[in-house]
Amino acid sequence: MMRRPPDPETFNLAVWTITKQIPPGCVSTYGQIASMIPPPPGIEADDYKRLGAIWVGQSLNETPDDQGITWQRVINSKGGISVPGAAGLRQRSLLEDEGVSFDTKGNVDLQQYGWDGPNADWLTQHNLHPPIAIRRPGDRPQQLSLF
DNA sequence: CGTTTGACTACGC
DNA sequence: CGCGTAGCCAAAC
Repeated sequence: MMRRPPDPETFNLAVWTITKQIPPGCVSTYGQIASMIPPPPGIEADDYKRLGAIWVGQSLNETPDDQGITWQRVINSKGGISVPGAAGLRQRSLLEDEGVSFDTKGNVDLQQYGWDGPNADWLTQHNLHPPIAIRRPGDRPQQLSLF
């Protein structure tokens, strides 16, 4: 199921460009990144939901390590680390260093740390779509009791 | 060459 | 809430 996008180079570039926009201490998801990239012609929207996310993972796996691409800020839709092996441990470590905390199951609270995406102007300039939300807009981080 | 195995996710039990 | 599955490709063994 690891079909590659029709134009891997363009897709990779889009993924890396978006990933670099994620602020320190925030996380995005494979699906959210994919949702900003227009689906290639012929790919059904439903299929793209899964395929796009997989392609994003593939692109990040091919990330050049000399271009400051903050790949560690992209995690899965459950808030967990998908990167296998030592690199995954390093990913968690890097995120913790920038203030992201993990629960006992090894998941990040997307309501708290989830990214809302780049601003609209930036998206327009780069011919990208507004992202799916990975947290509900009204929700406040953690519990701030209201009194 | 035939097999295996995915940096994913929505959905149905 | 946890677990299995589809997807039907493609690169690494």
